[in-house]
Amino acid sequence: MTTAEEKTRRTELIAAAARLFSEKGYERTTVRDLAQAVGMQSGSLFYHFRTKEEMLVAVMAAGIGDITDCLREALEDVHDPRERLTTLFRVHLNTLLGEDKGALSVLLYEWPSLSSKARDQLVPLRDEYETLWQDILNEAARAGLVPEDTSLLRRLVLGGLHWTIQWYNRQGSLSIDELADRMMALIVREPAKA
Amino acid sequence: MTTAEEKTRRTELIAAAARLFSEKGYERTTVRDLAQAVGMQSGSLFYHFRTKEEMLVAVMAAGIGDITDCLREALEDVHDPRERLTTLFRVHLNTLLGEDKGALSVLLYEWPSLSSKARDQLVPLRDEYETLWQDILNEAARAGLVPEDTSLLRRLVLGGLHWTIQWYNRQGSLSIDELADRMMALIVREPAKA
DNA sequence: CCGGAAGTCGAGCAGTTGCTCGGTTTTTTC
DNA sequence: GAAAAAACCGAGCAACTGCTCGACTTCCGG
Repeated sequence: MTTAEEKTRRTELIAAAARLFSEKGYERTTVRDLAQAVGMQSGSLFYHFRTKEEMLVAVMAAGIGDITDCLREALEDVHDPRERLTTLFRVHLNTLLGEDKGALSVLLYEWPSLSSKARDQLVPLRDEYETLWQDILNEAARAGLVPEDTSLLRRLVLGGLHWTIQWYNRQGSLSIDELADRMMALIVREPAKA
Repeated sequence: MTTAEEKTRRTELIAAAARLFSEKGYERTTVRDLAQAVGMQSGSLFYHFRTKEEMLVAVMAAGIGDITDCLREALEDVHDPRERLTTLFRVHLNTLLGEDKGALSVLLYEWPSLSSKARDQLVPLRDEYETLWQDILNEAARAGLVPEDTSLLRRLVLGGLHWTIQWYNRQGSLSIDELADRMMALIVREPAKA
């Protein structure tokens, strides 16, 4: 009740907004589209959210929150640096390309649509997630798995993974996990497995 | 006269559109903004372009055309695989992050704003550029400089480079060429220099 | 069964959008 | 220097935008 998601209508709205925003883009999605997607009239939206931008922020916040939680959980019982790296790639790509459409792709594409106040609100969440990445890459570098320049490596890899939404096709023969593994192979150095 | 850029007003318009689109985004830039940027009335735009989308297409086409020409020229007298790779990274990043603002960033961000007809028009140009990349990566792989999985490597690296527009700051201490070299170092394998 | 809170309706407002069009100015051409 | 072509003006239209608001409905505790 306190933090849990009991606000069914609100979360339903956020899910619909995530889908529409990622399909058509934020600017090209009208409040009437949003309302229709959950079967209400456009005016009723503003009982749940004060502005359209507030919906965008909600979608983005939910997106980073989810992937951060999801990654933390997946990493819990994994301690080998190489396996942690694998988990990192897999969780990220599955969240980005998975079937629940993409709150994450909204985050990547619609960032410029945010007012600066809204941005300030989201930056800490994004940083938290990127810190997770940074830590795991640092471990991997200490183990000799990846180059030392981990800060730049993080940016290179995250960019490369984000870009997959532009070309990856789930109908194709390449599964998401396979893709993750092959991507990882491109940046991992040789040193013995165990 | 035939192919050269004598259409001064039209090219001026394209340059202004490139700047505005990359600063504010396509949807948030109005035809009145565009007109004001070159000192005319909004109606006069439609003497040069039939629709606003036609301007977007023109900006994008000019963007890919420029970088393709630029890269071809830069590669002309370079034959060592490693040096060709360096040129590739440097030209790409300089075009993307350089001072002439970014027709390229418009290409990356506003792709979803295009109608399918407009997309069809631009795809061949984009493919031409990516083929250049593919060829050079294949050479590099044959020389043992990069992994064999060059098709995926191309996508990883291009994504990583595109992402730089999100975080790179030209006022910072890192020059564009330095950045390019360090990015390249992250994916190049050891084998002797000469 | 009542009272009020939570949620929804839907007409409509004020502003903005891309684009049109008849007319005027500027430039080119012979 | 007149005719024709190219370029521009600017009022304005029709459609759409995010958002408001008073009235209505639904739900639930006392």
